[in-house]
Amino acid sequence: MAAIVSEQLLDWYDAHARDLPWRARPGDPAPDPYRVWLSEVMLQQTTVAAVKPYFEAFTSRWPTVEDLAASPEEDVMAAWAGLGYYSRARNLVKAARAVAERGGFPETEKALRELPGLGAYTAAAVAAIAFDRRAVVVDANVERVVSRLFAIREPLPGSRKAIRTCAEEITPDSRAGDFAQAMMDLGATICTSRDPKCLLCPLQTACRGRAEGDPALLPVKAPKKAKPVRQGKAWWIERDSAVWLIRREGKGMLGGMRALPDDGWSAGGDGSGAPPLDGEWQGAGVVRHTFTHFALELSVERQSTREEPPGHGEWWPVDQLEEAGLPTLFAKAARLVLA
DNA sequence: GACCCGTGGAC
DNA sequence: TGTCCAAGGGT
Repeated sequence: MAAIVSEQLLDWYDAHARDLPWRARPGDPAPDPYRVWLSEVMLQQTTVAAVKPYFEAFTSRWPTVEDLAASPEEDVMAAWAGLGYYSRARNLVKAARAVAERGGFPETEKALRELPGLGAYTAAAVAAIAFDRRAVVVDANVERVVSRLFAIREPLPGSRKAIRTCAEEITPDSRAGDFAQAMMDLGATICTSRDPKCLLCPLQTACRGRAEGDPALLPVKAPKKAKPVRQGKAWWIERDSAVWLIRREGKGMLGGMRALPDDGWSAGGDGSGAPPLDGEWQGAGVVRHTFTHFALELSVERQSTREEPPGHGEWWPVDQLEEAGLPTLFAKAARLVLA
């Protein structure tokens, strides 16, 4: 059964592979590990459509991992703005510098796993796709496809071990990279979360979930928790057509990103923090923004001044705010003020 | 294992 | 409109 599955899937992939910017075309030399790695990191929890323009921008600006390694971190952070999960950008720079230092990407799953930002999935994916190593690549697509193919009814995340065992079983010894990408293409276009296209599926005759009648109900997932709503304040301080931006510290929420000064809402603040300047503040409105595990109502207040706010920051020309690389929350706040 | 960490699109 | 979700990793 395992050999049949991988064979049918690879045949399907040869005919129906998606044409994606980070994939080698037929006739291309071996895939570029830099582009494979960069795309895999960008694609973590992020849709193909969202990644495409960022991938083009990054590879144009930094064509090699050495170029990226030589770039100031804040430039990379600004280029990542809007893509989310900013620890990826922080780790991207660290990993690029480690790779440049050692003279190239490691080629084994185990060694790749040592690089910051490469977990079990990404290390396996890069090993398989860039270096043609046999590796068991398990992402959300594979979890869905395998759950249905083997009719695994135990809910996630408890079923992960069983899923991995089954994925291991059907991973071929050769073309592991194509197999991994085939599983992802199948999951993205045929074995979709909602309304799977079973009639078009190359694995329909092997699929136990389909045989048992309810593939769309798999995988079963644990119920989600409700998101609390937090309140916060942010301050727009303007002087000579420039706005005061700070850079958020550490590894926490939006860490490393440029931002408006705020009252500490991300640390659990309740919106009662003191403003960074005295004087008359003018309400500019409220931004609503939903993060992974809470929603935020951010009140934006503005003031024009001739003073210098305390602490570290920079005056950023308002007509060049696009280049500051504000994360979406603060880009929304800026839009509100400038509307 | 649980929780933290963004965002925009589909329905 | 709210909900779900997408090529996860770090702690």
